Amino acid sequence: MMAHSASHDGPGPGDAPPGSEPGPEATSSGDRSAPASAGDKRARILAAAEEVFARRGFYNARVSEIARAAGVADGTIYLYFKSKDDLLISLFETRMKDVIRELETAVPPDGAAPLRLSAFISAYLRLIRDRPQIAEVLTVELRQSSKFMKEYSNPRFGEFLKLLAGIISEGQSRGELDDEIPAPIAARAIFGVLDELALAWLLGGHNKFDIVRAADWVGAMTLRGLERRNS
Amino acid sequence: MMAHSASHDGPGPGDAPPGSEPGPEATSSGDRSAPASAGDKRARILAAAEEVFARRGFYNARVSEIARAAGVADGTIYLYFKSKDDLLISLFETRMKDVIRELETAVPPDGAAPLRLSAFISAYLRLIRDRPQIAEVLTVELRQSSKFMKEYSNPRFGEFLKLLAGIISEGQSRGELDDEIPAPIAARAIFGVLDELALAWLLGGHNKFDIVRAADWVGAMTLRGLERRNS
Amino acid sequence: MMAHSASHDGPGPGDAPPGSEPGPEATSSGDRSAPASAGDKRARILAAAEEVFARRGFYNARVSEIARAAGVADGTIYLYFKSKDDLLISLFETRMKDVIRELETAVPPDGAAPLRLSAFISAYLRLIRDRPQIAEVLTVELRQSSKFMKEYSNPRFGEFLKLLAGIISEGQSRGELDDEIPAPIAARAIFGVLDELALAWLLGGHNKFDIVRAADWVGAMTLRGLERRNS
Amino acid sequence: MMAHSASHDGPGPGDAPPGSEPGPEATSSGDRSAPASAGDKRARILAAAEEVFARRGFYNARVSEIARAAGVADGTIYLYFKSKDDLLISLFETRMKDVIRELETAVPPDGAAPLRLSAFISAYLRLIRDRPQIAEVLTVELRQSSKFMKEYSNPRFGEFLKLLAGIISEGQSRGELDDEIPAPIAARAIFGVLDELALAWLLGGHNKFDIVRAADWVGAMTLRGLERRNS
DNA sequence: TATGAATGAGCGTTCATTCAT
DNA sequence: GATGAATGAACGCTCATTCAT
Repeated sequence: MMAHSASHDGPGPGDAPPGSEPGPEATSSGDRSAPASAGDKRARILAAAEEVFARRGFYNARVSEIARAAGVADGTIYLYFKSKDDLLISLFETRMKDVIRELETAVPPDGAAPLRLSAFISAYLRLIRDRPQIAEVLTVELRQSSKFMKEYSNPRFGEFLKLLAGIISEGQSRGELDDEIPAPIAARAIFGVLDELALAWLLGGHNKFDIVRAADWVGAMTLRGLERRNS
Repeated sequence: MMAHSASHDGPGPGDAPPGSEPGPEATSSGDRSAPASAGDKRARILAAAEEVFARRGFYNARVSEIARAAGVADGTIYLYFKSKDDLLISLFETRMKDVIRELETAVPPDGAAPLRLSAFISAYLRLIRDRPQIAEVLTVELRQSSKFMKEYSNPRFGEFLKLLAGIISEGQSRGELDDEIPAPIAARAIFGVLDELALAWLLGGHNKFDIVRAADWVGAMTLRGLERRNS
Repeated sequence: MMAHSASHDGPGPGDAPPGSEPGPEATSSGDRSAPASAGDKRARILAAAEEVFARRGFYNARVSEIARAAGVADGTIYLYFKSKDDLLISLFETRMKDVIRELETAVPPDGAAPLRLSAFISAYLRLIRDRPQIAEVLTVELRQSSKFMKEYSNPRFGEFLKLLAGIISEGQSRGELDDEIPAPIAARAIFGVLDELALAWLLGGHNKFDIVRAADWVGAMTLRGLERRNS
Repeated sequence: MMAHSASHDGPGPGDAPPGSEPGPEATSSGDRSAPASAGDKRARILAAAEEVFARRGFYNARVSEIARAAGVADGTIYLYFKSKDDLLISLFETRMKDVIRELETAVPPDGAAPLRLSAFISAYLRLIRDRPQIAEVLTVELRQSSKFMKEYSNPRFGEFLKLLAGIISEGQSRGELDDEIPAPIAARAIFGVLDELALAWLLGGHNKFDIVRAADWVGAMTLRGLERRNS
């Protein structure tokens, strides 16, 4: 069902796209449907896929819909991606990379663990707020696809967890955090909190609550939950 | 796409099933294909759907596969459920009811909030361990379906959250728990932790870690995270 | 490209068609488009495929066209055949069986080899005349498909050749036929003659020449070509 | 489907090719991808088409595959040929011309008919052995295309048959050959023998039997089949 | 009730052909 | 001329759903 030897990052048609990759498609959500300045086709398709997957879900998304949203012909998608599945996987890869990069930037490299955790949590939820479509893809589709991707195993998500677990285990070894709970479990738990909040916020139409204030609450809660007991 | 006026709980053909819900269908996959004492059809179909959805995912599950697993003809499913979507929704409803019932039983009705929370967490993760297929459905498919069910809004899941939020807000008003964080947010956060652990455990093939020990860790972490600071 | 584990002869839907196989579809070309007396679905599809393949060629034939010609829905074809390829292969099998049966009947089992060869040739070309669509399939599509069927190897055609080679080698060992030429080569050569004549006749619109008179000519020519020299 | 007003022999871009057909392109598959002295483009494309059609069959051959094999861009093919169909037709024309030329050379212009027929048969089968790819095209694809080319009617193949029929009817009028069988039918029959042997040899991987020895057998058989009975 | 053969709309994907460069 | 990225019509096949029995 799933293409396992997908291209994922191959830059384009025949691996030789007409222009150079224009760097991270950071601005990709708001795609100017205008003259299609060319070369950014792959990025435009990814942006369109993000939008359509977010709006309709992977299985209900039509490839032709993505093509229309990207302003390209149906067939063009297959110049850049092996299949619809590959498109999803590639989207994960790209967006996860962005997220990880952003988080690495936002987290002070050598502060105290509680501070760094706080920063991580705030940055993550801010990111969700600012790029809700990324959020949809990461939150809903990632999980969906975890199922049919058991083999694929999603290295990028592993990286993400490692980043978080690294902060925690470092804090533990420095005595800043309680070390009874294994760091990977704690990381997963924290991700669960963030992911669930993101989902609730997304499904609530972005206005049931302020996701950035929520960051403070769950940041505090999490820190207390992990901090060393001074006994 | 989605039937919104689904039957969900209508007990079956002619709305006159010959018995009450026969309790959790246990692990009814290995169903005697012989006489099938009749009347349990609806339950058997739900059990089969649970198994198949869990194994293949909602979208990759074939109605005919569910029919085979249930030992009925394809058409029979449509005597008990309006559509494949309705089957999924009905499955949620049933299983969520079971889960809620089980949790209500497991949580002491009038203990202290921390104790009750602990019990809740342990009971939930134990349930996951004992009925992993429920877990898959709740964990993966629930989220998947959240998408196409925006209107459906899932009352049973609301109940579940309310149960959890109730424990928390009670604890807050009794001064046992910190009351800065809104109880519904806290409930959601806790559910996130549990859900993520469940997912990790399921995808890890049930043996990457001991989910019941994890209950202790995250139970402790959560309690500390929420408990009142003795100012 | 080609389904190698095709059903080929499996009688129908789920290998359990509603009625019993109505024997050889001998009458199948002229299909009454009327109420579709049921049970003969598989035969009707084969007949339709024969007609459409003959008229358009395998690659230009549309599955939907065959379905229309058979008076069934597109999907129905896939209840009886794995794929379009399988449909072609199954058609070969069926028709080849018919042809072989007919030839076995027409050739006197214990006459002299020249007599039997004559009978074979006449019977074959008469068959072509009477069922030109079989002829098209055997003549044009068989060869076409020989290419993508290298592995499939077409056992039924092998049988056909063996029947012919058997007559020849028997004649050779009885001293009725010249035994310098290996019987399998001679069989192939004779088949080539018949096949080419069939093709010419088919492409000529059935009226460029009388294919049954041609049988006499090539029969005589072939016999002389093979008969023992009385030296 | 088929371009009937195809170019077929138009020498190439701008109808001003820098040289006459450079003779048989030999085994030009291994083409130097470097400067490609230009002008032989058309021939190189034909050679590539021959190779690819032979290997994959007309319908399974991809234009892009032919382009790659010819060392040109996909679009370039359309500078020399109107369509994929035209490419096939043009290929026939070219190769058939070669074959006819070669046979005319090999057959002594004024020997006795039996001798000339022998020479024809030997030369044809030798040609098959030496240029199997021509053989594939003539043998498999010619027939395939007979179907979609009913109108095209293939003048070059007519010439081929006429060459053969001419030898026969001359022999008949000179009393060297039996004149009961019409010469065109006899010609077709002989072609059938040759074609079938060629096919068997090709599909047998070129080593099931020695096609040149077979020429002796079927040559003898054919001659006897046609020679005058000394009343 | 129950069946399961039949349906047919719908979709992912391919590939001959075009055309801006 | 030559290129090859882009196009988009076309098609095989799937599968939720129906309905005659």
